[in-house]
Amino acid sequence: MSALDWHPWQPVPPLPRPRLLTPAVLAEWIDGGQAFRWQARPDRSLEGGWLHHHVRLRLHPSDSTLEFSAPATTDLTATADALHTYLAGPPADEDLLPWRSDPSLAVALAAYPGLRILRQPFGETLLGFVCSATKQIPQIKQMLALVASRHGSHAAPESEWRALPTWAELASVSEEELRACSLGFRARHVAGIARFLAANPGWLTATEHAPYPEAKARLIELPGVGEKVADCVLLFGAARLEAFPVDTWIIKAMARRYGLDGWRPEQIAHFGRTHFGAHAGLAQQYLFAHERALARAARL
DNA sequence: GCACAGGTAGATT
DNA sequence: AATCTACCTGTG
Repeated sequence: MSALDWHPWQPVPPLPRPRLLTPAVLAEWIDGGQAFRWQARPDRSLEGGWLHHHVRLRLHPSDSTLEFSAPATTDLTATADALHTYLAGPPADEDLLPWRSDPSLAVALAAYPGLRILRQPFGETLLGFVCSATKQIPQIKQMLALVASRHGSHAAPESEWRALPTWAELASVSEEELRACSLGFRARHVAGIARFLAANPGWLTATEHAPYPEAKARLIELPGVGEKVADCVLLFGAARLEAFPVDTWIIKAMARRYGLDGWRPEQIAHFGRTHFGAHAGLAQQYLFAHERALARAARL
């Protein structure tokens, strides 16, 4: 058996609120800016992973159900289990969003029907979004690919997949080496966080499980982590649907759709949490995806 | 050449 | 408390 062999396509274990996805929704969900370790393949499948898990995802050619595969040497049962956690995400529900009374939200929901929030590993999500500051998604992916290839460990001896380094592993990577991975000024932040976490065992896990306001306040103590990054980490890496990350796209979307011109990010975040409610993070992801799609369409 | 990119932090007003 | 600026690097 070659190390390049993959298992036959398998159905992904049933997810909550099943829907038929389109390729565009699948791509936006998996590779639209929540996670940075996925790559589109020529056959329209997506290849990527998290921690030591390396998988491919596709929609079944005829019935559009979600399928996965993994390298032939991996245990499919364990992978399916981890994949289910990763994809099922928090119990987000569009019907808890005010789309009936909010035409702008309704349009965004209709643009990517079935878009979900991932449940990524907390530590990896923190690393990814600390690296995301003022970078475009392809560049963030490139930075993290370099960090993984140079400083991450193999999933298995024969595997091509390199996990991102854990924070414990990053503690022994110099800022210089991180700069060599094109992190720029983010290298200082990553190195600083790694040092802090090495000196404070248990801090990250306690933060992951703290109530949202406390978890966010703790994350913001870290160098390179402000409101936006903290909310991304809590939304995509800790299933906190009340987190409402406000980035440049959301600032644009809220100005255009809700008349919030000139509002400061924190005011927009407050508006988002009160207007969209307990699942505001889900609304954010739809608005983000829709606003970017409109910008792409305008460039063509 | 230069503005801008899923921001943050420290200085200045 | 609001606004300004430096911070790396790749892309258009």
